[in-house]
Amino acid sequence: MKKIIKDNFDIEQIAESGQCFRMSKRDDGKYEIIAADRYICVWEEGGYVYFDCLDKEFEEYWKHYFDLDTDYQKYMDAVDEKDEYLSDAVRLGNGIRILNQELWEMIVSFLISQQNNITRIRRCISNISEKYGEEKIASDGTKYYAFPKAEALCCLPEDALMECNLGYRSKYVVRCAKAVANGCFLPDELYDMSYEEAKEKLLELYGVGKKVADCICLFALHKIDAFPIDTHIRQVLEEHYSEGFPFERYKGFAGVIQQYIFYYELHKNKV
DNA sequence: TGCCAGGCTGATA
DNA sequence: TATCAGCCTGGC
Repeated sequence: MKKIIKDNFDIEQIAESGQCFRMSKRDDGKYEIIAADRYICVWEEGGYVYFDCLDKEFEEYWKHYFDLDTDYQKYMDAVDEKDEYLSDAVRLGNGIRILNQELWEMIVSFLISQQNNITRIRRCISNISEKYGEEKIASDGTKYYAFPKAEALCCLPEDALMECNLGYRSKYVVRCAKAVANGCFLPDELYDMSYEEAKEKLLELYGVGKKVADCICLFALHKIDAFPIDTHIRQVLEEHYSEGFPFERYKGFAGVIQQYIFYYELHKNKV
């Protein structure tokens, strides 16, 4: 069990920021997270955050996954005080972090996310994991399914994943799995590239457009310069920044700012 | 019942 | 280069 002081970290905000589709709240208020082939339970109590894993696993994997070595206060402090909209957004989402998620899993997840809603995205991912992923048992006895590797999907007919409710996105996932499994596309090379290079490379994948590429850059490659523009963000830019969003001010971490905005748009009316 | 959602592809002009 | 229809499906 690992216990840390809750400092600019809010597991509920992270879960609801929409960057991870395999993070769910249990009836007891604790959060279960499945990442690639790993499972962890996380909860908050009395100003502390608890991670149900051994210290070694925490240091080697989860600390990086939750980006706990990064000081997010500096990003929040950089927000223009005169920008009321962004100041409110940061105030509401001050526990958000940009996760370091597994690359292949993010490629597939954001292929599925297009023209889709969160409930259905979660179900699609759960379906393909149960059908094509490896069954695992966590240390506390919880059964879960690892995310299927590209090799498990590459030989399927292009419409096979329609059974898992992917709809027309089925062929996108199968073709990408083929490209990865046969070595035509080497995901690991993306880590050493700049944001622009990685995005360009990702656009070569069938079914990956600008928005999906930006999401993969941000949530898997941790290129925090990436600023995914979806319909929500586009509306915000049109409504609050008609004369242009100050990208120059937030150069180098615009993606973090994008997450504050995205979370704010989904939750500002709930508080 | 019909619209639309966290887009993308491919055809057409 | 820009525009637009079509695509799966389920919640509202």
